[in-house]
Amino acid sequence: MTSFTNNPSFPVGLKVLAVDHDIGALCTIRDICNDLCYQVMSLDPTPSSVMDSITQGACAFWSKPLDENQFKIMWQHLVRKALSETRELPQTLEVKGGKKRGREDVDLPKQPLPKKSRLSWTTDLDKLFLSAMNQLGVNSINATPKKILKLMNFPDLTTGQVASHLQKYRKYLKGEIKKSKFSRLSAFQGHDEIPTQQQHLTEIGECDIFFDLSELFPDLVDNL
DNA sequence: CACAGAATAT
DNA sequence: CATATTCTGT
Repeated sequence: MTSFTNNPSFPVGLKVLAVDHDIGALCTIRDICNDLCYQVMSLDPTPSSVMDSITQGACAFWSKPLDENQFKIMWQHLVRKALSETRELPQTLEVKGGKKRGREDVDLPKQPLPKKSRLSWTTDLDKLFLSAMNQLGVNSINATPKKILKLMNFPDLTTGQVASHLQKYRKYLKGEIKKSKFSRLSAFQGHDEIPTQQQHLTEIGECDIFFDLSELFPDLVDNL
């Protein structure tokens, strides 16, 4: 029944988020998962949580009726992800169907193998980035890739990746400056509210990107 | 030689 | 476009 968990690569206790409107179904899923050494994290049934899950890295969405085999191979998603993120095979993940004494080998679908997927800047990652930026000073010469990286303290993130993101971020800010030069800035000049440092913080779109106009002012002058 | 930042490349 | 990689100057 659960001999596949004998595979040394199987991540016992792998956490699983279960979503379903039917409480009974959820309990069934939980029971099956528990039997198969998966650990169910949550029974949150709201649709929005589904989207959140996908956004935050869920790699599969199952619809009923569920097949037990789906559960059995679900850990392979992890292996596949690990393979795509690290160029070499992780020692801990023995994927090639070695003839390991009578164990039930689970063949992974052939994948072009060591193809490293590129980093995706999720909202969470971006929050880390922006937090670091705000600490260093958005316009400060201290806001350098290495320092940002250290502040972010995110596993396996490289300075190159931060540098690339930083380049995009600055380009983006430049665009915003030109806008605020005519809209928000001019509004400030003529009128009542002389914002404080905090009130200068301007929200941009959905990304919760903040910047401090007072810090950006030098550039404003230059670009005028 | 390390690094940041701009310029390209994918 | 978003990210990655290479090029350049410090």
